[in-house]
Amino acid sequence: MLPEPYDLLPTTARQSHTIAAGDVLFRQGARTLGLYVLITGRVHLERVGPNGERLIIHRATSGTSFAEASVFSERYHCDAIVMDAGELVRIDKSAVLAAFANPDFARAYGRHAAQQVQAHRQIMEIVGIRRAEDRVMAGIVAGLLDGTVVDFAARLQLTHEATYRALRALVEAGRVTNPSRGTYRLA
Amino acid sequence: MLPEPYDLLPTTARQSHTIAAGDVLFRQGARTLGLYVLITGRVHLERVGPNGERLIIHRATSGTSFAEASVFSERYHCDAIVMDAGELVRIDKSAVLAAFANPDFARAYGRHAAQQVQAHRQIMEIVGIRRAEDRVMAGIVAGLLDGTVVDFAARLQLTHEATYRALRALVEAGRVTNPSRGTYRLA
DNA sequence: TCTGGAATATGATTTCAATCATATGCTGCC
DNA sequence: GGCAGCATATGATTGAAATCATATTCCAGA
Repeated sequence: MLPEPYDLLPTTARQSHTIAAGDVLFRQGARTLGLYVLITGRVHLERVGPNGERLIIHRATSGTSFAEASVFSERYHCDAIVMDAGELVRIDKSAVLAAFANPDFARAYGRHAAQQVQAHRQIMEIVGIRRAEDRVMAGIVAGLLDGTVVDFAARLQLTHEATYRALRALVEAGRVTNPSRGTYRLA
Repeated sequence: MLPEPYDLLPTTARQSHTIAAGDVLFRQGARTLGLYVLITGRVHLERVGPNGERLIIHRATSGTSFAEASVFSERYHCDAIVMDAGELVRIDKSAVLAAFANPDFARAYGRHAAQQVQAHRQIMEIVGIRRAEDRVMAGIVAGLLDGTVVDFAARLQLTHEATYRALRALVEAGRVTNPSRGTYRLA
């Protein structure tokens, strides 16, 4: 099943594809076909700077959509390159644009987008905290430590070593508990 | 004039307010009235953690909206506190929800939100670059250096000192030009 | 069951950005 | 016109996170 709000679209709007490492889904400047939902695998969005610098715009992960803005644009403005094999669903630009005439879809889309924006803002605030210990604490308070510590560290833009050390310091300070290997909770 | 897409809403949906430092616009748990567009001034959104930690969720700046997700929620889930006096416009939750029945508004909202998400993802990628010089270069390539260097540094989550030093190093490396005091461009 | 890979965890060292300090240019305003 | 405040700019020092290294545990899969 597709994640919200794309589950509300007719099945005719979607096309499943398997992807292999190195595949190029689209190139900067190509006509837009639509957005993508990554089921499994990894995809990088990259932009090439005026002087040839490669700049990673986004790393798409399982269960998330990417290139949403392409629905509102004539041309892709970055490259999409498959890093790890997997599968994805392409969702037609025209189907999405048409679906905005359906208030249920429109509201679901709006809700989803608003929540995403909020989550991004919060992570950006947290990432702005300089001290690793404070940053990790804020990340825990924000509920970002749900999966592995390695994933958590990546979301905080810290190395996992720094994150483990901060977690230990927080445990020693009594602010966090470590009920079992790899699990941490607010004290 | 309000920023997109709220300019499409009927004027009856908006209420202008002047705000003073220290004012509380809403509290965590209060019934949601709607979202806000900050015209001038500064507003912080803060959440209080389970153990009383204050965590800044977002710093709203002039010309931007905040609490968009409240439109889809019964209760505010953070506090909104005015840091610097100014003025803002409150936009009724019910008016926004109703406006999603208008495909033009829905699409404008979708486009705006998708672009914001994209911009956030890009900034997060850039902020994840460790070396100050690489980060600053990426920021320039991404077109983030439009205002002052101080603002640019804040967006990159770097101190302005580190940013100035990186800019100088980039100029010395011939990757960036410094046509006049305070202005930098790609070489 | 063995094996390989990833997550967990922590120690030692290095590096580089933060911090502290200082100076100048520019702008608005009283 | 002078002063306050901010942006620009750079030097010196410090501190903390990155990096490098290593060990153990856990899990999936051959």
